[in-house]
Amino acid sequence: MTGSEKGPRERMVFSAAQLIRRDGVGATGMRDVAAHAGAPRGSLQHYFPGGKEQLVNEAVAWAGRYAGRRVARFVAGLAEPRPSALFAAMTGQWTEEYETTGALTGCPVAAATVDCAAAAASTREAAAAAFAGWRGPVAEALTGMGVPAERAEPLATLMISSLEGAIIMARAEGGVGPLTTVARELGPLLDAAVAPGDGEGAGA
Amino acid sequence: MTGSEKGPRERMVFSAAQLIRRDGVGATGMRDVAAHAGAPRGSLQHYFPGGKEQLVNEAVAWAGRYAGRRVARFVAGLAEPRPSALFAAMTGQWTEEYETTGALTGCPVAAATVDCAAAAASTREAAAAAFAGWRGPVAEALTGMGVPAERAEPLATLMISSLEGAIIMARAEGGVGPLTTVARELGPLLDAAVAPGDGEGAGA
DNA sequence: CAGCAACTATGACGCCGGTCATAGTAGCTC
DNA sequence: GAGCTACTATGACCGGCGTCATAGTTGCTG
Repeated sequence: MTGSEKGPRERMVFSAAQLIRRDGVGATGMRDVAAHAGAPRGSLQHYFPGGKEQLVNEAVAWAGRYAGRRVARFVAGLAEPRPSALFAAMTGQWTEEYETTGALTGCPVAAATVDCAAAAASTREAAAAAFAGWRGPVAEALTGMGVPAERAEPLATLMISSLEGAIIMARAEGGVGPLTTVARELGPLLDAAVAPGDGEGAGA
Repeated sequence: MTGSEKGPRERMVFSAAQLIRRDGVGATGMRDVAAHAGAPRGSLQHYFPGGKEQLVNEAVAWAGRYAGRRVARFVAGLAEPRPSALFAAMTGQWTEEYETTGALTGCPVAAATVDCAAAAASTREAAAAAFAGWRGPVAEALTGMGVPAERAEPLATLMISSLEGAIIMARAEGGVGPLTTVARELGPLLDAAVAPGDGEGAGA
């Protein structure tokens, strides 16, 4: 979560993602990003000659990669590799953040999509790539748990959609209710998609 | 969809919702709203002395009421009153918009949440109220279709979460794929929640 | 040390945002 | 027609934004 010992460029991308997911793209200023990253303001134009759009796009890409890696780590750490457990871990990431920090921030990819999809084509594509780079590992994990290949991608889409929507509702309500609800309601359906007698599927 | 014959105040609220759901709150200017509504700029401070925050909050509230009424109309128009059919109608609203206009815009409530939840408490509460006013009719419809009362609200939350998330993914991808996927994958689960032999439930 | 590249530092510019101030115009009542 | 209220009309203000220009600093290479 920290990433405070990387280079200034990476820190700025990271900070941009943090601020965007909290305040949205429009309300996140370049100066804010530099200040949050503890980076010199002059470095912005040096590392991101493409301006804010480039910075936002890289923040989105970073978030996509992070989410994908996170899924892989979740899968590796599950006691019982069932789809519902993976989904619970995914939603749990946000409920834990709320319990730890007391605040609920959103997903930078969702924020960038909401704020830029209609105006900036490059950001829209970055968001699409980020979602793809997130959906891929989820689908892969599902097949590894015994979900038939043709259902893995659709179910991964359903999982991410439900999670994103629940995050938004939870932020609006100021509580994690929607996150836990979605995890509870969707879990059984996900587990039911595992091919019979295939609780331990073929690995990756 | 038009609402062009109402008073200027209502037109401005409507226009605000339209612009917010396309560009987000930050990128939507007050002058833009007045222009889009064909309303005089001077009316803004007259009808919305609370400034932009008030206008945004009313747009969110309007969207919530609209969604709730829409659900009621969907239910009334369904050939077979199954939960999956209601959900298909809800997602279909967005796919149809895409096929008609060629563009995919988002949900104003989601946009307001993403952009304002951390900064403006009143907007966060307006969004929560809007979601509640949307979830209520959905849950009501589910019970009317035979879903046990204790499962109606959770399933309504799941439906709206999935829809909101799918809208975002669809906007990012530039296609309705996620919307149709979510409708197809979630439908069976929803129908399975109908109490056995209770396809035609007690009405509202 | 010269020279060059990478990076940092800062001030200025132009633009656009929300808001305020101040008139101006209906349209109605008396 | 006076007077009041509701609404409209504009221009100005101030602040913040992203961006640019320009100069200063490292720090390595030769």
